[in-house]
Amino acid sequence: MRPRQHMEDSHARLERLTSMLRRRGVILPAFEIHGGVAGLFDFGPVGGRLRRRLKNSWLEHWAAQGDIVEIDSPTMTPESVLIASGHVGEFNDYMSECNGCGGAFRSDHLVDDIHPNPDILTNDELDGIISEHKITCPTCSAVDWKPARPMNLMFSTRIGAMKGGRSAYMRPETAQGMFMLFPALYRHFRNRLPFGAVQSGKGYRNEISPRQGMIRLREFNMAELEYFIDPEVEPIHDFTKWDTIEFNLVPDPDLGQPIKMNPGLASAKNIIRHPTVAWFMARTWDFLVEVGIDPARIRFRQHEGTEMAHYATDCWDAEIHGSYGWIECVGIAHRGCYDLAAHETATGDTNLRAWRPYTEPKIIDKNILSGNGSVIGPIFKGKSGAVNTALESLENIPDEMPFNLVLDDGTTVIIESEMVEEKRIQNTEHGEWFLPHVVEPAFGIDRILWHILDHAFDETEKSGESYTILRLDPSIAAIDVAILPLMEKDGLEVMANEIHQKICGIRNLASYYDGSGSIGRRYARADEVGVPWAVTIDHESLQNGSITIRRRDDGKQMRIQQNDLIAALVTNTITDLF
RNA sequence: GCGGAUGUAGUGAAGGGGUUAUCACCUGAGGUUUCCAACCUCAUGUCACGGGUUCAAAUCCCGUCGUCCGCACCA
Repeated sequence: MRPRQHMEDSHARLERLTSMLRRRGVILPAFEIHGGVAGLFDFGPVGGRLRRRLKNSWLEHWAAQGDIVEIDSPTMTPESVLIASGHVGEFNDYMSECNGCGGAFRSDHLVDDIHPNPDILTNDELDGIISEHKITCPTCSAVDWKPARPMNLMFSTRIGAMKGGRSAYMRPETAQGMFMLFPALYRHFRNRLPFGAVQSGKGYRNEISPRQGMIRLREFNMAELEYFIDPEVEPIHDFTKWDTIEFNLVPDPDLGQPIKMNPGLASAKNIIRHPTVAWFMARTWDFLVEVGIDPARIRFRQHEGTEMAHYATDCWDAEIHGSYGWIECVGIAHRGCYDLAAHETATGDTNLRAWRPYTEPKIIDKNILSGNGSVIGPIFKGKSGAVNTALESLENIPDEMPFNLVLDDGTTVIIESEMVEEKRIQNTEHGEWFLPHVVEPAFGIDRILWHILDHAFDETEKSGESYTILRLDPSIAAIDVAILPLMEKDGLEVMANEIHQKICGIRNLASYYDGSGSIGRRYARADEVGVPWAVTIDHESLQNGSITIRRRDDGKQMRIQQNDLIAALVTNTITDLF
């Protein structure tokens, strides 16, 4: 007998895992009978519930913080929203194709060295620069380019069936929904920062070549949190809970070397530049470990300056190691006030701000020059309004008359003493409106789910045979308990079915009944999809109502009363029985 | 999007111009079995899709779609 597990490479393991996921109805390619579509997957009878449990765990994890609420907004988003957010520009890259080798490249990357800001160029301008400077192909060095073509990674559609409908896209992220709802959130939280909102739902990106299974999808499940803070208030976070836990931190190579450090210290040493970012990194770590990610295979990597998304001022990815190497599964970005400011500029709406009261009211007590309308009007005519505005905004009143006054449009006028009157005004300002900053943890649910499965997929041996156990955390396992009559006769199957029905009738619990095949085979089936508990009904059960419960992870069994089983399931205390 | 490989039951594979398309596991029924993939019998289910060549196509050709590997892209 050979120690096979040592010889197996990770690729073979990956194939066995995906085969199992298809065979057992966890994750399957979508629309397969119509030929399938790359980047789209179905969650099957086991996967559907698994994903929902994961999503619920995520929502509950953040709701527990107390200042975070859940919202839900449309996936279909008008174009103007995504122009304001920067997505239309960002997701609208031009591609140039080489006639020599057929390679395709981002047009703006080709002219990076020549133009300081190639992002803003049109396709004609890009083509002009490419031909003028005889740009060579990075692959084959040919100078023979097809015209630049736009490649939009968002799915476009129209809202409105008739002509004149409004351009729209399927959202590439859920975050914009939280920004749109900022005024409602602000009211809900009684005008007090900080607060947050979460949303979990579908996002869409028309990827060029979706590969790597669940890692890059065209329709995917995301879960995002926007946490709004006042940039002038020093955040207070208690990191003592994580004092003994060292995170794997990989800073921007320009800033430092990879280190292991607890989040409190990393924040204090300014390795993580904002305490609230550090706080969400720590809370993210908690979540990932809670749902069954191996803590040793989590690391946080800081985005490099060039890699940072267009809005982020500091960004750390939580990466998880699995069959595809290190994969970004969570992005925790300090976005500053980018989004709210962008929407304010685009719409002119002033409700995206928060009020910051001064500790002491500011009393404005000053002398100003007030224009004398009956003099200014006839002299400056159309310009009189601008003259008045300029006078009012003068910081210092000139000592001498006449003087030169510069207007907003740049022109200068001469002000004579009879045109103005000096006045003393008094104003009390109690605070100011400002754009909140936002820290955004964004989770790729599918990627996390993939790694949960990857880490839980345990190929062991049992009496010389290979044996698979999916060691899912009971809190997210799709099925809580398998109900197995020892044999399907003598009424054992009747009692088993009654227990099955009873458990399925309890909220948030799921059981399945399995009566076919030998008892060992049925244990194996349950182990393979990660059912944490199996209940067996035998002849003794018929006599005294007791059943045996078996623990997935070690096969250990206990005999308890049927009613105690159900009580323990409801209170989630089965583990205490062992 | 480019180049290469490839597509056969739920999974993994064999075959290949005329077959009732093969095998293992899986799944289901019956038997057996009082607890960890046992055994016996039987059964369900497959040539990605669309064209073409041919008397005849799962097999050859073309296209589409999918998958895998590189490149590129994305993050």
